Amino acid sequence: MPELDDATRSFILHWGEMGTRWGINRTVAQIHALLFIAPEPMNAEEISATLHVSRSNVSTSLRELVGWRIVRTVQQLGDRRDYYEALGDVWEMARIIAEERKKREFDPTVTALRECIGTLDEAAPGSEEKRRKLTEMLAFMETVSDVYEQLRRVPTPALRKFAKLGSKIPRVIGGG
Amino acid sequence: MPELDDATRSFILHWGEMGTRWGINRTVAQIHALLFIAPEPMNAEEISATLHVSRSNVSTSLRELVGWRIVRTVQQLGDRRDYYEALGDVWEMARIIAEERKKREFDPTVTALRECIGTLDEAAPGSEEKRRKLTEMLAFMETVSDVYEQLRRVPTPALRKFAKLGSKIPRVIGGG
DNA sequence: CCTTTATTTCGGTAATGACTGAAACAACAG
DNA sequence: CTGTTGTTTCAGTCATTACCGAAATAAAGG
Repeated sequence: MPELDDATRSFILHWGEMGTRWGINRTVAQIHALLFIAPEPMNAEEISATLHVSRSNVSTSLRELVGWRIVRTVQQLGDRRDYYEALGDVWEMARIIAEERKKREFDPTVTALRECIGTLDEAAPGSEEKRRKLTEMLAFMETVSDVYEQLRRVPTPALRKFAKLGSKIPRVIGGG
Repeated sequence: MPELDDATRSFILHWGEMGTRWGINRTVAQIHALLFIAPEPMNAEEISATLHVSRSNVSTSLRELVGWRIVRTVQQLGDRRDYYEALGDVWEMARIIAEERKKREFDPTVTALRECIGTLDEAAPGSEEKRRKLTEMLAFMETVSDVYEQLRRVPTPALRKFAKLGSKIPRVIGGG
């Protein structure tokens, strides 16, 4: 797939852009988009040629995507090169991304926050107020963490159904 | 508040770090942390002195925070400088951040995706498969968008209650 | 082994984004 | 109007991050 049609190129470009805004390297996001849309698994060389990105950059980016578990390697019979394919199921993909981001970026902050509160100097003036604020923030983040943990247990089909409830959602949530 | 105690400094630093990982400028996040923890509203000069960041940088960052509606200006009697304070309610804060991020980063991608699908060349080989994949992605993002829209309507106290359900959450979600 | 083919690592470079200080601007007081 | 105080804009600099190509490494096959 050395040549891309307009729609595909546009998708890859936009996906890359969205990536950067969410703190994800542009090239990494573009490669993911390419693999997602590609009809067949691709090897590094093909990706490099298609996106006009250096071979080494592709290597690093693929390693990252594999680390995130949204891209995996597959083998082709009679070819010892690695081929890469993106997770096809978008729900599964979202699950994994949420999982990874939480683990890498959310949890460490919660830990840090807890530590901050621990080292608060009681003697300092206004420390009461500070403790209150930090504790509130921590409580919020822990709550979010808990809710996430529960949602994680719900299988995708059930989530789908829930999502389809539309305007009934507030009632389900609110009504217990 | 020219001098910061250890816990506060640590909080500000960590908050800034978390910001960068989520695609938010480090200084912007640090200023937000400072204002969040500060017992009183602060003016730009004070922020500049406390964080050792240039006056102009503070100005730009504050403008951004105000644009996100998680910081607002307040006036001090007999002082024509602007004072800034962060939203104190963490739930409200989360709401607003979600709202803004969706508007700025999620919605445009949905729009782009829709456009991509529109410009897909039917004649091209394998376009069927591409359309299927892009449409699936679009459907997913629209679903997420819809769910968000519904959750937005649920008042914070109800959300709090829901969050407290703990392990009952899967049943509430799943059981309709 | 040696050769071929694929991948990764790494030092240097380019591009991007953040930051600063100076200058322009705005608002007010006298 | 003029001086003072506060804010914003902007051009240039600095720091960070992404990226490349070359060299090193790894994994076969002959």
